[in-house]
Amino acid sequence: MQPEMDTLLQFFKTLANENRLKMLGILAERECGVEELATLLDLKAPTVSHHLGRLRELGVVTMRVEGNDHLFRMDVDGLRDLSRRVLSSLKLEQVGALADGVAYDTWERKVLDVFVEGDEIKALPAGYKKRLVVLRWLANHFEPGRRYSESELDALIERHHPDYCSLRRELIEEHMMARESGVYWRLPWQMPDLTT
Amino acid sequence: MQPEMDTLLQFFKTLANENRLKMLGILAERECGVEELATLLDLKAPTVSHHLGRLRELGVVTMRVEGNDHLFRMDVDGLRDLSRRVLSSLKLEQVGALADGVAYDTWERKVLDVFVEGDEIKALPAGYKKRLVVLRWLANHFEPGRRYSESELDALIERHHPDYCSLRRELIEEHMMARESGVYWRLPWQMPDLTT
DNA sequence: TATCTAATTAGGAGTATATCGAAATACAAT
DNA sequence: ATTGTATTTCGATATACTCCTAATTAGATA
Repeated sequence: MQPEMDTLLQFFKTLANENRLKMLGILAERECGVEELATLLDLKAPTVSHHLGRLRELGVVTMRVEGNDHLFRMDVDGLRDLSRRVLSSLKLEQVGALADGVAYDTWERKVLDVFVEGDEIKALPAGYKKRLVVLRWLANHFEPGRRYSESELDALIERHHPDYCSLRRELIEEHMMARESGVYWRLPWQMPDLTT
Repeated sequence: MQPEMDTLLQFFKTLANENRLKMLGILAERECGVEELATLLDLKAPTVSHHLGRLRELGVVTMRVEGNDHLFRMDVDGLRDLSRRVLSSLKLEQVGALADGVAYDTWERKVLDVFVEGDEIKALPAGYKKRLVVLRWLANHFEPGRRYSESELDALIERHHPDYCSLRRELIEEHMMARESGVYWRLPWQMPDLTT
């Protein structure tokens, strides 16, 4: 989990509460003590104190002491900086980073575990998504750049599964391989080799 | 409660969850089915389905149907629009609007209820904040623009509380009134009249 | 020192949310 | 039609959160 995830979660969790949002709105306009906020929001002091603690922890509210009163107000700089950081994490180029800790290959491994045994395709998945995984695994057995005749291709496919005819067609349909005047070749592919 | 509050709350609540954030990150990079997401996040399908429902409701994820699979991906436009709307609500000029439903006068009324009876100040609050409220109430008895001699001022203050000396000094200190060469006048003030 | 005021902390009750297993639904393929 | 696959809905449980009352702490005043 990248460090931004913690910040993001704290930000959203803290602001995901109506009373805390109202507090922030109030403290943007005037400096308040706990008792005053409690009156304005129709809450008890301990509740307000708790919410203020969270807002302060997040860094969007500051406190100063005046006699017995603890006076709170919005932290303009803190809120601005946080907003910027959060917004940039939600930008299109950045939002993918939220999945940084995710092991993308577990899904494909799982599918291959079920439908492939060694070099052999035990069964062709019915669902589209899973079928794609197996097709990619199959396509990975052909070298990019090399050219195959149809009979050569069929023979190679048949080593993995008897229905070379359907598989050849689907490899073409999914643009994992291409054909021109009876000659086949593999199209470039971004997927790493995950042979079981 | 202004309409923005609902949107804001829905936005923060929906994004205040680690698994939903990860989903958004994954769906920003690839189109996924429920089962695939469940594998990647180590959750069960019903849980993922529930989370996807909330993300879709918020408008940051879209779905298309391919055979039996429901394929989800991030809604680029939806996320961008929402982010903008939320961020602008957190801008300094806007954030005060979060407190639109708040009745700001309840606090001062409450203080005055306790410390003022009719025209008379029953007791001077010890705390700073409450003392300010009573001082403002007192200052409100003097017309802006009119000039008072010290003896005149003292007499008027004494009608509300015997300790005209302290009160006169504090009115000056808090810049509710001003003095020059023995003449006093009230400084402009933004507070409405809340005489009990 | 004793007392008063304001805030915080501790502990508990009620509510909402996350997650799961089981059952129901939608859709394809045989 | 029946079977199989992917998803969704339903119901239950466990966890997290909000809010309260009661007790404690910190600071100011008499």
